[in-house]
This record gives sequence, structure tokens and C-alpha cells, in this order.
Amino acid sequence: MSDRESGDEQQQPQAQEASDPGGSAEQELATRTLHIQSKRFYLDVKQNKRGRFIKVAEVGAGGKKSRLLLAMSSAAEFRDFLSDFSEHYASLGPTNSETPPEDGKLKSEMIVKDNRRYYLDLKENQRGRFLRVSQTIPRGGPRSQIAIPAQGMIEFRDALTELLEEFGTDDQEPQNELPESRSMRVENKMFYFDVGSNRRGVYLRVSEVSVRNNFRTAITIPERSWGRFRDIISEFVDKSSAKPETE
DNA sequence: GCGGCAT
Repeated sequence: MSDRESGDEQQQPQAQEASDPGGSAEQELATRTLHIQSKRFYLDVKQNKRGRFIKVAEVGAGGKKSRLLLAMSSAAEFRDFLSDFSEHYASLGPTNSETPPEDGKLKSEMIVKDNRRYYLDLKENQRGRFLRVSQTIPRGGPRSQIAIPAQGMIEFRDALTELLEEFGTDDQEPQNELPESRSMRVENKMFYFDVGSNRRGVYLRVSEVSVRNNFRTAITIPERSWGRFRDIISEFVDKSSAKPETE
């Protein structure tokens, strides 16, 4: 069901580290808590093998939670826009002044980073003015959004600035070098083992090519599951009565 | 002490 990374909120870091010697766990580098009117915002700098990012979580008075993730570079753009938005906000007249915008949007900006788009809209409703930040990912993925009371934009920006000054605004993707490809011949087949990586992570592609007719098939194994593949193959090896080949 | 014109 849950196909999203970082989808689970209540994870014990220690337990996760222990069960994940490979190191794909998230580390929490720093956190800030803001109280803005009835809401709490948590700004967490986190890091996993995909890189460093800031998670913004909003907790409403009723315990309603929402969160969104920003790469460090996007967080920096966001921070800069927050200055613009608060300037604009400061220049506005009283709420519900003579020119209510038709779409309720007083000012909008967009941040694009890879697949993710962040829409920043300063809006106004009966309750007052607020900055709506919504994150969309393509293919109809879940849209996450938070709403920052306009009065809190400065405070929010300052907290973000502190974190960015400490942890940088670069998305240093560790792009750790991938293992060399391997291949081996077994009877009339060649097997190729190629490690690659894409947006969804690192994977091992095992291709089988017939020496006879070049017929090719392949499977793609996500890195997370390599250990389980190994374990299952080990079980079969242990139960096997075949004599091992000489290499 | 909210609450965000939208799935």
C-alpha cells in the first residue's frame, strides 16, 4: 500500500538503523519547531542516501498533519520567496479591502525541481491571509500542501534561513559510484549484471542472453530487495544437491 | 482558538 519513501511517520531511528545496516535510513540532522497561531510547524533537516532535504510538517490544532519535502535548493528558493511574499503581504491593505482578487490569490510563485513542482500562493479567506504551499508530483501522485498563516511567514523564513546556513543550499547527491558490471556464461546463456540508478533508486538488472539466438530477457531488482534475493538463493543453494561448477 | 473554494 505505502509506496512512498518516508511515508511512515512514527519510526524509531535506532531501530531503523539497526535493521538497516546498508544505510538507507533517514538521519535527522536538525529540527526547528515553530508555533504560529494555532499551528505547529516542524522543520527537519534530514538525509538519506538520495541526499539531503527539509521536511516541513504542519500540525493543526485538531492534530491534523500534513507535510511536504523540499530539496535543499528548493528550500533556499522557498526562503527567498518568503521574503518577497512577506514584503507583498506587508504592503497590502486591510483584509477584504476594495479589490478582492477573483481567484483569491494575492500573489503566486512556483518552484520547479526535477519532477516536483511547488506552488506558492498567498491567499485570503474569511479567516485571513495565508500562504498555501502545495507540492505536486507527476502521474497524479499525492499532492501535499501546507498553509502558513501570513503573519508567520517571517518567522518561518528565519527558521529556514538558520537551517540553510547550517546545512547548505546544495543538493549534493552523493551519486556514489555504482559497482562495475559483471557477466558470466552458464552453458548456452550469458548473464549480465548491471547496476543502474534512476529517480526511483538503485537497481540491479540481470539480463539473460541466449548465445544461440541472442534472445534477451531481463529482470530489474530494486536495491532494497537484494538481501532478500540473496537469502532466498542461499536457501536454494543449501538445499541443492547439484555439484557446484568450477568457475 | 482557529483554518484555508476543493477530490
